[in-house]
Amino acid sequence: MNNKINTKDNLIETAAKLFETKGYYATGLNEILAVSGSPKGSLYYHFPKGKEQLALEAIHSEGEKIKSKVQISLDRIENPVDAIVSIIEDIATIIDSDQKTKDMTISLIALETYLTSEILRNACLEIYTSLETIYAEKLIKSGMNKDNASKLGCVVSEMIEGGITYSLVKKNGYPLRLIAEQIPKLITI
Amino acid sequence: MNNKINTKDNLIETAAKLFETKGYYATGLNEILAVSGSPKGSLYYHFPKGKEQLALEAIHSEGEKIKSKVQISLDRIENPVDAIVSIIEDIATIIDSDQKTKDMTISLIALETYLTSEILRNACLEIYTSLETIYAEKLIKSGMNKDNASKLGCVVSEMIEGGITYSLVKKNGYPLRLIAEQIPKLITI
DNA sequence: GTCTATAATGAGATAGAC
DNA sequence: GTCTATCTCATTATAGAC
Repeated sequence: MNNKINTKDNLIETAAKLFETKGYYATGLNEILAVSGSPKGSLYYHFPKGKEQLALEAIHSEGEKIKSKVQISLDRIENPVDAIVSIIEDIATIIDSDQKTKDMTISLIALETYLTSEILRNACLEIYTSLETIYAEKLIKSGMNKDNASKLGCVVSEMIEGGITYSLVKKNGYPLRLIAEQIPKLITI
Repeated sequence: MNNKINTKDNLIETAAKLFETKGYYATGLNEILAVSGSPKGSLYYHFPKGKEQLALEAIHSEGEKIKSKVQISLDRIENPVDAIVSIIEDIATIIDSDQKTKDMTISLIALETYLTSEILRNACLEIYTSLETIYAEKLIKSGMNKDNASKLGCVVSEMIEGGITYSLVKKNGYPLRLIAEQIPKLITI
């Protein structure tokens, strides 16, 4: 086995975590280097275009983690309402104990960069679109028509994103749980 | 009449606009000063504690604007579902044409500061709580019981916040309009 | 109260030895 | 590929004249 994580992936993982929690502009390259234990030269060797290039790969990595978490949860429970509610409950529970994000949202970096970097905006956009599709396909598999499913896939994603923001600011999962409570009213197959 | 806006209020207004659109960490004091046309000395005269103190007042000011916009819209239409839908449609229309925020959300600064400044987090928290209450009171006035109304007030606020994020990243109001479409399913009196 | 000049720090980025 | 030293610039913050 190969436990040694290479420098590049290590930088991407560290950056992803810091960008998700603290944000793009509040996180300095020096901080990323300090946490990851890499020297500055390595960063510019692997990411010649600097911070934005590192952020692009960090967003991709973060997106894959979020998408895969959602997909696994949806696959585990057959009923789509129960499955979505369980995803929301899981996030609420994590916020209750950790009071910060952990592979759950890209809202912060999305809002920070949608006006200043087309590259990063598009990376966030792709993640949002994928999440909608993942939810929509779960609904289609349960018999919902395609049009409704794609609309509700988007709405569910948006609600979760808003719920995470509220729960983080309030430092508890209650706002997310209120969202979960409403899901059955929206999804009727 | 007094058209002359004083230096302090001018700084607060300028800071509020920049913090809302670009964010707290991406906005420099020099930029605020350049846009507002004030010299640096005045800033530290009016806000001895610097950027955080200015941000606190900017968030308060922004919160008042957002709350008053919502309240006015809700007062204009008697039916609560129609009133809430109309608020969402208005925001969607603005994003369609401007592609950035304008007195509609504090999500960005909330997510940026919830971990780094208790003072600013509390200011954002107060705004979120007030918005929930405004929606809840509209629902109560229409005959909904207090418990349901306060829950739905929170959910509506969260949905709008998530919808704004999606619409900004996608550069169009469609995601918000999908939210609006679902409101009637949630609110039944 | 207003304004300018400047200090002090930290940022992103680069050069070049190894 | 790795690492260090350093450059340049922008940031927050301060000092002091008016």
